[in-house]
Amino acid sequence: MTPQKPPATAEKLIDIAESLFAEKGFYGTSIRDLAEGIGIAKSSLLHHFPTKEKLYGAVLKKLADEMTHEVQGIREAFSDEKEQIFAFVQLLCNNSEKKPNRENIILRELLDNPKRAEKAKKWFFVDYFRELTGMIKSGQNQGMFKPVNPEIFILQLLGAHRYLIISLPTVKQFFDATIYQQILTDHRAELESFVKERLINEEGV
Amino acid sequence: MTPQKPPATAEKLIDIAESLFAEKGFYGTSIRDLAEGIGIAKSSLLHHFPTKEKLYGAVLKKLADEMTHEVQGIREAFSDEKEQIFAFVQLLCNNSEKKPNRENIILRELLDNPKRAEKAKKWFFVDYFRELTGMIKSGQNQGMFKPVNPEIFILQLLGAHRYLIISLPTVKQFFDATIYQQILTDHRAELESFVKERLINEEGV
DNA sequence: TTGACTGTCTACCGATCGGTCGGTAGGCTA
DNA sequence: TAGCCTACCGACCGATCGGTAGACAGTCAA
Repeated sequence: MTPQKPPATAEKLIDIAESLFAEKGFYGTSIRDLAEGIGIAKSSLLHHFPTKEKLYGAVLKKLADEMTHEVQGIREAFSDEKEQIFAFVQLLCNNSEKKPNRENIILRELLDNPKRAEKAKKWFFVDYFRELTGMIKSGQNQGMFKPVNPEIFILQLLGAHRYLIISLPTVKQFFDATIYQQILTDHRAELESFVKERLINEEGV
Repeated sequence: MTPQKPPATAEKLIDIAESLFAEKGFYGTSIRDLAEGIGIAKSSLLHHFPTKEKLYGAVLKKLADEMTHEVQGIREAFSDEKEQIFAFVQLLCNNSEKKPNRENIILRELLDNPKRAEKAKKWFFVDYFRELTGMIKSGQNQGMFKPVNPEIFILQLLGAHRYLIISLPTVKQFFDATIYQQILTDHRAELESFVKERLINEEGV
């Protein structure tokens, strides 16, 4: 059913599109740039993806599927919701170092989505979002988590992380003598403290 | 020194540019749209701002000046840093309801700045950022605040807020029966709790 | 009255945009 | 061999991009 050997060109297009859309946004990226980026003609790109929007959608879908799958993996790997949420914080931080494009595209999509959504487009990250809020609700049902609003908590957690990540290239020059890696380490510790104090129920022995 | 009566057209241009750049981004907004938006010819726009970048810069500058001034106002109005930081949280939340364009432009600028900055452009929000981290450091010197990294704390606080705000138009349809205003209220309370638990030192009587 | 200046206009420019078109080379199947 | 399909290409399209040139009207000071 799934094609065993997709001719690689389409995959290469999705990869280059991910990085260029992340860097310059949808309108700031031309299909000429994308085609040249992997050394094919523009019309060849349009053979694989009939419109620029379709290619953009493919990038989002791949990204959303990966992220949803990662969260599902965490939820299956740990039965304890406390372990799940801390594992998710680790995942967030690790991914930002390994795949810095992601946060940019997600932010850009959130900014552009409202007007795109008018054209009856679906939101690719709905499963990802539901998976995360589901994790919170489940922990609350177990009595492990405080009764915060799950959606708000997740958005604040994601925001605290992603905003810092996309700000770093601009802001880091103003960090007093703090080295880059130290910022990421401290940030990770701060996120954990945030989860511990705002979400985890003290077991009170 | 400051022009007593700028002919209003330039101001109208900055206003329409603020909302269109917020909505569609720099590349997604054409100077034709901007000119038509206030009913003048495109070349008339270029009379006031010789390039699109200059107009964009004027928007950023106005925004950054306003925001810096607001924070300075808070710091002068309260001598107690604890009152300052909670007043700032209120300011953040109030402004997002009154001036929703702001958060969009700031986010877009952070995303686009890294490649723009290569062209030796300055960052408009540096004073705003320094004012906020200065507030944290001052509170720490008074012993009122915990010894968190001020830059990281500010970025996480701003991120938790701004990310939620820009996500709302997309995400709100997935809030179970929660009404819009309630989300904003809960969000505000959550931000306050975050500040209280992660920043404020327990005075221990 | 004249001349400089300001704000606005129409007309136009070259470059680039997303997308279409006709066609070709090569592999697979009948 | 014939027919078909996939991947790719260069040439081209109308539309739009940011920006320029020049004309014209109103204002104000010399």
